[in-house]
Amino acid sequence: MGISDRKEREKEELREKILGAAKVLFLEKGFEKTSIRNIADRIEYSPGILYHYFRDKNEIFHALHQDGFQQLLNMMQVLNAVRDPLERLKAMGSIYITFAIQNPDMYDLMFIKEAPINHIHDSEHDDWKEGGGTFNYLRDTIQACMNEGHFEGHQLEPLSFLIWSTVHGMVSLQIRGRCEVIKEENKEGIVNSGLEEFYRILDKL
Amino acid sequence: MGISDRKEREKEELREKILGAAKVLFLEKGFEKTSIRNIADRIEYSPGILYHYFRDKNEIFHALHQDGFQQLLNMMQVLNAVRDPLERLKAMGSIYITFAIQNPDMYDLMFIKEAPINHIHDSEHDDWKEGGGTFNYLRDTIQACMNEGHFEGHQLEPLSFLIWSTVHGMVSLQIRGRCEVIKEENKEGIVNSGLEEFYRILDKL
DNA sequence: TTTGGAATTTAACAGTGTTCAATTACTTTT
DNA sequence: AAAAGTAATTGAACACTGTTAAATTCCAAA
Repeated sequence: MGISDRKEREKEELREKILGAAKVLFLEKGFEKTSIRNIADRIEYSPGILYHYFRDKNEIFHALHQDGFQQLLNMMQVLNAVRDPLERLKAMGSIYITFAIQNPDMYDLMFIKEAPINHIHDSEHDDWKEGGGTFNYLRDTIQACMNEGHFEGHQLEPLSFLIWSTVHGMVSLQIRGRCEVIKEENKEGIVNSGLEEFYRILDKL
Repeated sequence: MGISDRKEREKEELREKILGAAKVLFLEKGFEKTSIRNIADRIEYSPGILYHYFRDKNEIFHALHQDGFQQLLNMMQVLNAVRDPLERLKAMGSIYITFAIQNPDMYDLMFIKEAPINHIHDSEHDDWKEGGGTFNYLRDTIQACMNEGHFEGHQLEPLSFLIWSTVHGMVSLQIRGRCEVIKEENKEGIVNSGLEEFYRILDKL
């Protein structure tokens, strides 16, 4: 059945072309300005075709946000080399923030925009496995810290959430333009200054 | 000049009617689904009229986000009664989070959505005075804490940003549906559990 | 060569923000 | 009171948006 194999391959190829075009346009012009017609234009197909490969715009951007998580996961591979749990936790924060600052639109899609989450709720199995996997990694690292005597008197789950929130808070305020209120020469550097303060705090716990 | 006075009053009244209708629709159906035509319908005027009172949709929602800051400021009035700076800081966090959880759409508009910030950048004097005022209050409170010996070894501005980021991070993850990853019976309660962990940390600093 | 089915397109629907010429309403002047 | 002038308001149009569904094209199988 070589023919149907090729057909399936071609179908997959077109799916990838759609996603590729969507990604380029998204990184170039943002979510709102990346329209179905724009994407279709770029791959020289008619707009209607996209709906034979994706349920709706949300599904396209959910697929794209998966790319982002893959990218983030790749960056986090270096953490395997960091033995000390607290050092690993700090390195995780640095990588997380570096990713966010270097890929603000992708971070926005992954952790701020409603599109991918809306798609998850529209589909049958409604758990956010991409975010779940990343959070599990953070939780495990914090657990390892606790096993070594850090964070005494704290609860694993709420503390993990708090630590995630801290780094997410900084980058999302930055990405969504709320850092103008900061008095300082280095307005762009405020996230890194904040992270340093955070490290100082972690050392005290 | 009684007539032009009345005219001006009427103009102001229509402006308020527009804002009122916009607010009702926004809290009812959200930002995207609140259209210029919807607002015009509700006050029984034609859509075009809105553009004689506001430059664009962003300006309408910037005005609305000002309402939100007024509301938040009102809630923060009780802080004047809290003498101890660290207690005041904690109470501030509680109020901030209570406001966000009770008014998620308004919080979203104030601290996450791009509309009000975009309008600020479009207008000539481009500083976010609403956010600035609130942040100043936070900074002053943290300064007062430091004057009493807390937070030794920390820098005022980055630490203030970090603390803001922590509470913002928690509520924005909650509002934007990223808390599904939390393992726990009380998924809604995670923000409060996180806040408790945060208080525990503040006490150690 | 005809048939069957999948892939793709075309056209339409119902909406969006925004602009601007035309019209209405109303105050001021004659 | 009638005419003029000005401000307020409308209506229509423009260029888009996501989405659906019927019509059409394409191509392998019979």
